[in-house]
Amino acid sequence: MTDLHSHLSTRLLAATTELGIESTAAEPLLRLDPPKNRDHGDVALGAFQLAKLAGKAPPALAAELAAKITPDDVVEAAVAAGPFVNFKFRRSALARAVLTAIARNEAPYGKATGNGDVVCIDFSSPNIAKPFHIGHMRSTVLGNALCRIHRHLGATVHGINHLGDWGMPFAKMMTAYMRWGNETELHRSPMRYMFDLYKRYGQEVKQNPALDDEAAKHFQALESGADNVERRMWRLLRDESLKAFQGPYTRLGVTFDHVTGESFFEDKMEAAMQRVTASGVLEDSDGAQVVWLKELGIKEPCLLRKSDGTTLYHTRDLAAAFYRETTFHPTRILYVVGAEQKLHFDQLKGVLTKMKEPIAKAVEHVPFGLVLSKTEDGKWEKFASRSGNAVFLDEILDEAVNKVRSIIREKNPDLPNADEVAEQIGTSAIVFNDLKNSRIKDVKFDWESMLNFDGETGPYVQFACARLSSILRKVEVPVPSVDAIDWSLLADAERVLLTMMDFGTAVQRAAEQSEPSHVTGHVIALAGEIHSYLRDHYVVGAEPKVRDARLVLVDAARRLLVTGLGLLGIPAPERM
RNA sequence: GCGCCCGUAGUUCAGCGGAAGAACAUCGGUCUUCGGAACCGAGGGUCGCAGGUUCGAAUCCUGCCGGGCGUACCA
Repeated sequence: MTDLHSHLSTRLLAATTELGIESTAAEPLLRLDPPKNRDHGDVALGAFQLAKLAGKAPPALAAELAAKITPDDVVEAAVAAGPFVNFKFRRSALARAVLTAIARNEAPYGKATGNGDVVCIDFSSPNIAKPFHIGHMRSTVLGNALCRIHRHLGATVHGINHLGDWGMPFAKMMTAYMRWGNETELHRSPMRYMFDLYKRYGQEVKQNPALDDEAAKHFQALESGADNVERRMWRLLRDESLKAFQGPYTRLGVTFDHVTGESFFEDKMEAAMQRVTASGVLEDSDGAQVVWLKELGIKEPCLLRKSDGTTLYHTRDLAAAFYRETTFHPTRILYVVGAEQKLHFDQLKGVLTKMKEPIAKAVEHVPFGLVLSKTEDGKWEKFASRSGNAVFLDEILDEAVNKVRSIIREKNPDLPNADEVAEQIGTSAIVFNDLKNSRIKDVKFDWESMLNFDGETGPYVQFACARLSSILRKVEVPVPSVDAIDWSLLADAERVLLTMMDFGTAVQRAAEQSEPSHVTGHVIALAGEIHSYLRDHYVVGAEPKVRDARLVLVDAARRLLVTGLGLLGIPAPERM
């Protein structure tokens, strides 16, 4: 909500009151939305519900409202179009309001101060007994963006990497290593070596299902808490995996506030189980301990302890929820985990609900779709790690970076720090592709469209930033103060300004819906508008007053694009 | 079987009660360009199908069809 909007809202409220509509009823109906087609106006009001309130036909009321909103120094025109009223702001007021706020880094363009929310974001959370591949990137990249978005809006954010360093997958890795492993080879290339072990286990267990029993025994021994060989193995393998993950995290610019894996809750699960028992919802079933959730519409019970006495994923997530509640007092706990685990989180929330734990309502699964790759015959299929053709994330990033490097050699051979920039652009292309569409959609991982840097891609937006930076360098005059600008000279920039005005809504919606793609979409739109504008409006060489006004616009566009990309965890090089 | 998700232009997607959109691909353009990694334009759509609710449905409800995911001792 900008000053422009609140000014218009105030006038509309006065107008509806004059038309005899009760103000408390009218106020929530005065929603100003961008019209479908911006040629209609800057913002529009649908008069449907107000008309019902007034007992009039929508087009009639729209006309009456339009007549009441006479022009002033902010509103230029109010025009009824059927049941809608379309409003147009004065161009100079529009430019002043938007560009001043951006230049002063005021919210929503700049970071807001404490909004009172405390948001825990559980993301990335790879299973460290498996290689870090392309599938892990979605949670990592989405969670990272959500952390940045919430921080921008003034929330206190706890980004948590809930590593899968406990449980059966880890026990299987341990079993494989104890049977066939070799410490020298492990240290040489931990991730690759562990992946080989993982594959070998998968093959051998087909011939020898008893391997799983062996793994279960090892897990039991590990969970006994004794300082035994399993404990030492666990420490070794965990440390090596952690080191190996640091590479991708660094390249993607991802950091965590807390790296507390499942093992962190080893000594907190008993207390959690006691709490469940005390609440009276725990039942025995075939030797296991479960919570039934049929009354909540969930048929499958939530298992909290296996018949062999060991714990499960759910047990640890429950302990983690209690721990986060007392440690952080979160208003929301977001679990950025694939859609295939929906049932798991429905159950987690269900158990907490059945226990009447207040934290239940903070628990929010943020599901996302799979990463698909194209097969030889043109169909889409899941990136599989078990079939042995896992593509390591590092290799994918390398391929993108190499491709970008050759493009730079071709288009900008004199770029001094070409390798560094290629790394930024290449990794961003992959990240951007992951954040472009609604998270629930599967990502179609298609080299051709991702490395084709035309259209709605990361490099397209980054290029817009670089182009704006270039102009600011070339003009050889500092960006003037917003106090000295003749805003009427920016009447021709209305499309850019109106797009800028949408930034706040995009970020807000991204946070509410846990949907970073709203920010991605906004940044694409703004890059497009500024590119169009620059075609016909020169900065360098324009007469001083015009140049100054355009400089403020160019500077604001650059800042807003850098901010938007920053919210997505994407860098914006000055040159590329 | 049951549950959940997805189905909009050739392709990838946005829109999710109020005025059908973008990108890619295709075709045609842009006084050598403050960075052409750009811009402008054209063609291309019974919004999976059928009912219902509504003054109004791509959007909400129901039932189908197609695809995907999940369905207690893995995570």
